Amino acid sequence: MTPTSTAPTTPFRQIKRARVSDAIVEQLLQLISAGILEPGKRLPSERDLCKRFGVGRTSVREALKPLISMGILEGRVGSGTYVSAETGQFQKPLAWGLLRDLNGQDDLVETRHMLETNAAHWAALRAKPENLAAIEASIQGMADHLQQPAEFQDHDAAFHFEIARATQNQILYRLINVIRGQIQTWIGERLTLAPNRAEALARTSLAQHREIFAAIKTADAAAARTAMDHHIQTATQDLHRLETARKR
Amino acid sequence: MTPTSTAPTTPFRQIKRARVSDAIVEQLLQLISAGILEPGKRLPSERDLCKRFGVGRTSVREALKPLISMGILEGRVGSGTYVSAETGQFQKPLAWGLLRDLNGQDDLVETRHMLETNAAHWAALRAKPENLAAIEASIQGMADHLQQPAEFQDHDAAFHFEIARATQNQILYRLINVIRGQIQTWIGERLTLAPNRAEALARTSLAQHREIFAAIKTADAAAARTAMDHHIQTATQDLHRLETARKR
DNA sequence: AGATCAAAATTGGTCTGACCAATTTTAAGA
DNA sequence: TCTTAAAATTGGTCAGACCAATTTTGATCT
Repeated sequence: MTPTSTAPTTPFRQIKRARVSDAIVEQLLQLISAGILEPGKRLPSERDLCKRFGVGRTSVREALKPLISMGILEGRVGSGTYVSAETGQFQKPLAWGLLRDLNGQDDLVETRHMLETNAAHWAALRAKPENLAAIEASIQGMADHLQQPAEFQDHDAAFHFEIARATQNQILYRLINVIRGQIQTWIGERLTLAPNRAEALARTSLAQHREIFAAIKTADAAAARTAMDHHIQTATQDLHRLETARKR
Repeated sequence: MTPTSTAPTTPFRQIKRARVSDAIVEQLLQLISAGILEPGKRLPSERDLCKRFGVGRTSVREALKPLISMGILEGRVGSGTYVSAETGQFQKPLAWGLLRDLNGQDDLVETRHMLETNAAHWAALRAKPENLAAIEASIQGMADHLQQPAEFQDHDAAFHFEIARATQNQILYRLINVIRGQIQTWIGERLTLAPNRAEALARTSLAQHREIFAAIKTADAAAARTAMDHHIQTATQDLHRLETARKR
């Protein structure tokens, strides 16, 4: 890669003793990235792959194993090995690397705040018509389920995902995805503990979402950021309040 | 999928058919996180682990495999399996999840900018004496190596790492770590292509670093953010300029 | 023909035992 | 004590077998 010449940096490549399984992993990842192996699709049985690759079953399995434990593939006994649904793909390794042994969830909340406010900013500047449509749809979904916490939460999550997507920044999207996924559980737990307040919170939340959307729609980045900032702060406080209220 | 009717969220746990290897993975990860398996340390041979866990070698290997391919463990034939050095631990899974098939590096630069400006902000508010000392040391390191691009770059990187650490936000630290690591290569390539300009860039950079540090030292979050913003914008522009200059 | 359901085939998960090549340990020889 | 060659150890791979879950098949009954 490096054009070298004077190059102080290593002109020599590490000799890599070919590890069979790694080579297979590489091929499979490429097939997936290339879209040849679509999400949900079943790949040939292990015994088939053995013949195709010309290797033993051990090697095939050792190649599949990391991909499975990273959530890219999914093994179902008796059925076969499948490419995981796009959502959640590569989530596990991300979560492993990012969220392993955290003390509390303060870091989580703080990082989320940081990412989402910036996401609102960029979404306002870059959202395409289809992004706006998707965001609006999620708002409609929330409005339709004000009294069903679980469904409301799903659409709430969708709202934030779509904003992240609208930034056209893949890294930002993935980050928000994984962090939101982690926080989601926490939110759900607290909401089910105080179901009577859920609807009130939902109404407040919905209003704020509309505000954010309006700012994004008019490409007002600063307003979008402010609105998102306000929304997340409110939501976080509400959830904390639910928690402390419960404890007393 | 939707957790059904009245019962908002599932009070029941998914029955997980125990996958032997997954259980082992969990145990190993825990041992590593708990520090019982320190970086660099050798773990028992596979055949030993078989006896200890009371499972076949296949299962042990299938447990080790994901950890190895994620860079957490390292297998050396004839020698044993070792816990990887702390640096870069869990980096690979993070990088896999976050940085796989990106189009360009615009997302990278943009995300870095977002993370680092926020890091400066929080570092200013939370830096402990030892953090300030570490940051100052990295600045000194830069000052001492103005004419050695490679060394300068190392201390430059250290500066940003230490700021990330000073935020006391683990997630932010890990993120900056992995993204910076990715960008680092890119920076190095460009700098070695125009070694004559390296020193001038280094001097500018150093001055900006001092500015950032001053703001952090006085706990002026806004100033720290502004200074970091300015620094990263300058640096990015300079590197872009180097690149276009080379192409002509 | 269509539906039902039990037997057969397929599939991922695990176990056992074996061999290879790289490495480490041991022990013999100088 | 130092060298060095043989032996033991170790991760990587292969082969064959069995299990349990699942899918497919095919015979039976309606």
